[in-house]
Amino acid sequence: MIEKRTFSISELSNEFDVTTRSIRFYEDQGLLRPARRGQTRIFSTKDKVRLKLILRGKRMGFSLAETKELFDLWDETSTGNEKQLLKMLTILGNKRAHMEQQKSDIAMAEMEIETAELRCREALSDLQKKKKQLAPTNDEHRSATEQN
Amino acid sequence: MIEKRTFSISELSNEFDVTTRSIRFYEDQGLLRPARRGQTRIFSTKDKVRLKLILRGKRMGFSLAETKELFDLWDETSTGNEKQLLKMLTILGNKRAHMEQQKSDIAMAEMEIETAELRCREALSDLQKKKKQLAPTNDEHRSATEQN
DNA sequence: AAAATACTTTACGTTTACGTAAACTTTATC
DNA sequence: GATAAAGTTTACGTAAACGTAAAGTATTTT
Repeated sequence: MIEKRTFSISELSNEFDVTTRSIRFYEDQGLLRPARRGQTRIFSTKDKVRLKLILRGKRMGFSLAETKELFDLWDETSTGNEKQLLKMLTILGNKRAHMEQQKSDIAMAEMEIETAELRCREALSDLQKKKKQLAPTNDEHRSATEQN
Repeated sequence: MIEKRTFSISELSNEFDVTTRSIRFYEDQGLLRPARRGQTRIFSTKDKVRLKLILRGKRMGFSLAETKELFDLWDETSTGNEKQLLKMLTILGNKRAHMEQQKSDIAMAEMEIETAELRCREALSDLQKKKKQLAPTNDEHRSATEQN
């Protein structure tokens, strides 16, 4: 049960449901640095983690440039001086603020979705009532909990 | 204290920190339908709400097309038949799933930010220690809680 | 070794979401 | 009534994030 250490481009492509074109593009933009055997790319687990972070970043609305900035900064930071570290901390703080904004956006959107669903269900049950009034002998056997 | 009923394009531009170009573009794409006095656009509170929703959608990673789809569907739904209502409900369900994914993304990202911050602070305090060792007579008066 | 499969580079094309500039009209201000 | 300020349309430009096609190399399968 030893974890596999390296991956081909198509393995990652399948696992994360992203095209090989995209992966190569991410490398092109400096977000990934796979090793090579001859010309062929060989991805380490570190690359895999980075790819996962890239995709998560995208889902959260970060651009590739922003994600790269974070990657680069983190790489520098490991060997970094005080200034680098402080800069990293402020950037992390900004990201945190960004995420707080997103959380509140999501909370509001969820509330709106709930009220929208409620309105939909009400409208539906209104329609059902009308149906019964217009054709009371019809549909009498249909259960109230019936699914679509 | 009666709420203002209409807004100019620049008022909205200032309030939401978005260019007039963008607002006109949103109209062009069918996301806004301001009234006109002559040529001049006059935005109602309903338009204002829509603009707010557009921008929130953007922060949440929705494209303008997706947001428009939702708007259109909601407009149809108000006068809608059963099929429309059911379709709306499934779309709302999808959006909800999307947001769940985002929430988990955010939670994970927050955890990573926290560990990153911890690592930064540790690296910083390591640097401070080194400084003291190299120059123990120096900086002796600097407080531990000093800010950047 | 022939064929199929996977991978590579190069390069042009496409969509989204605006920016920017030009030239014009309408409205407010002095 | 001139002039500035705000608004308008039209239209071309651009950056990001890939898609797609061409044409070649490397590897595996038969």
